[in-house]
Amino acid sequence: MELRDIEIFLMLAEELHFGRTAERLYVSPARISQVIKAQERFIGAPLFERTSRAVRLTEVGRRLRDDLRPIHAGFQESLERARMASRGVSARLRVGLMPFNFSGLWPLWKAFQRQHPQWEVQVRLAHFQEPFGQLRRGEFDVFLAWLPVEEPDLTVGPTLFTDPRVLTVAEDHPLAVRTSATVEVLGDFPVSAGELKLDYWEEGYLPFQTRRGRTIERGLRARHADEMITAVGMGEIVMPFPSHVAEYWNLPGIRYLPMPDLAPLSYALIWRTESENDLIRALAATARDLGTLNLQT
Amino acid sequence: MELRDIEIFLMLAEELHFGRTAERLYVSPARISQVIKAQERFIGAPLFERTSRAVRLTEVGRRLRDDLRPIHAGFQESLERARMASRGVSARLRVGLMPFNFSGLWPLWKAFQRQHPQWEVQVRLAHFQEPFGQLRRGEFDVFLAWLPVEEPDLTVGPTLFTDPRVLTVAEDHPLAVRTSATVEVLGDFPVSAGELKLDYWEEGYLPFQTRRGRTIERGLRARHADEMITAVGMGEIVMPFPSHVAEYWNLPGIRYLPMPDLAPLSYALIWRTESENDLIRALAATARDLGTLNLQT
DNA sequence: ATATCTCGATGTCCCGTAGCTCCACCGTGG
DNA sequence: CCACGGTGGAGCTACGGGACATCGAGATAT
Repeated sequence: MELRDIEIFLMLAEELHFGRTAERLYVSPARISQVIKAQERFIGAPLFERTSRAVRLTEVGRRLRDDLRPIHAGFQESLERARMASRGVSARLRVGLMPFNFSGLWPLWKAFQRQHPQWEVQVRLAHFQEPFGQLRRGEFDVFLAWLPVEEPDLTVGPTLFTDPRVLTVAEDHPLAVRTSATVEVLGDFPVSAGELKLDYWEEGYLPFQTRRGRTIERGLRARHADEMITAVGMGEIVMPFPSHVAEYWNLPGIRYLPMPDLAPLSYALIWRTESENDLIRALAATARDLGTLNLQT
Repeated sequence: MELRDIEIFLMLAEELHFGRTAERLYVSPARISQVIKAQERFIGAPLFERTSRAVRLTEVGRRLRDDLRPIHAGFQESLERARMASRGVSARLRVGLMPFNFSGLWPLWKAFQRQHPQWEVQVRLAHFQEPFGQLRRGEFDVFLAWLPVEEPDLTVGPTLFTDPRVLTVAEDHPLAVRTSATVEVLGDFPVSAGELKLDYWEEGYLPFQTRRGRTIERGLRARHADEMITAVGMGEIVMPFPSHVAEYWNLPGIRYLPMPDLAPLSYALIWRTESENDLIRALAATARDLGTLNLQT
């Protein structure tokens, strides 16, 4: 059995669906079936129970998954460490953020790199469904979240920047003729949201109701910001963002309307309290030294 | 990188010799070279320093070896456990012994299997260079050694059998005409020995000198008992064994001469005190129930 | 109850490449 | 100058993987 097979087995054990597993690994469903079949021949017992409607792990399969998962992860890490060492990097800090937040933070990355050349910052894409889950699962070490964040197991670090809001609308949208927008108009047009599963935090980004009590309808459940801005471009939704997205997306068909009555967003570094380490402290220190950037232009 | 590559890397890291690595893995030396080269390209730094006379690990390579070794072992174990589970076996006890000891122990294996059908005994070949090393490294859980064994980290369990000695000689050897042999004659002909690196234990098998003080010359350093008996057949050496080997090797060209003045050998189960477990205790109990077999015929 | 549809796993045939061998070459220490 | 041992290159083959057809079983409809 080769590593590729292990990867397929673990992915299937997670997805419990041959087709989706194939998609995520960029191979055909038939291949998944072949590989699993071969593994079962090798092990000598079925690893999955397949009915035409559902795939379930057998007892043997469950046990194997539990055994192999940490080992597989450890393996990837070992290779990663070796590759870092070959570049003279002794450790790596993975920062999760929404991609449009990246550009505004050049000063931070540069300062950190200058102060700690032996460490490396990797920026990873956070998605709009349970980003705290990604943080808690260890997919990244630090997460750049808007405030407020109040989670017992997470530490809220320094605030990196505060940014007023703009409403993005398609250029042929009824609102596009205006020069600014109020929260109130969001009662008239659907907006987007991720599946955050954390109401107070979603509300920190955008309230569920206007001041006059009208519901702000979440029309599109998006996984990534790209989907949102695309839907804005198509005129399906309108969407408030921190204003610095205008630098990130200077798309021809999009208008940015200031939203003076929506409070500016503050973004801060968040991390799991129990896995705080030197790298995280160093990044936080660098951030504190730079102070909170005020992006108001 | 696939598991096969890891295996090659680890084997080379142990052997530090491309040719021997290739032999042990049954591939061509060129293949080893190609694979290592590819790994170095992937990692981004040399893993081995090659001079025309020696191969050494680099710092990165050493680190990678230390990281990967336990992980690789873990993989193999996980798969092994799954395969056992598929046969309804929940654990496995690996017993190391010299192959010619195996046949006399049928009653023990059978009794153990009857008492504990959910456990499996695997017999592994112990070699004549540092067998205690194999035990300590975990290549097997229990080792069948002749006595005395006095090692601080090892437990000496029940004695399985006691067996008088025979001297094996080729049928055309000068000694073959006799009906028995004394230790004294070993001063005249070379014998074999492993590289045991443990004098008191080697001496337990065969003294270094005859009673009259003549040296018993170790003519052949053998890794396995097969090599010894082959050399005996060729007339190069003579060799004392416990007498039950006569059942194991009933080779036409070999004579077995009783050695009344060499003390019978006792074989006992030995294990690492700190890794004693239920299986080991169960095997020891079964052995005690059977009592010490007296193989004197 | 039967027929039809749809979803999702799997068998089969086929292709391209990765894994491997063979052989020639070359650097270095005895 | 030889011999040992690592490496480059050409070539073969088996295996990883895709395309497509098929099949079993819920779901839906008449």
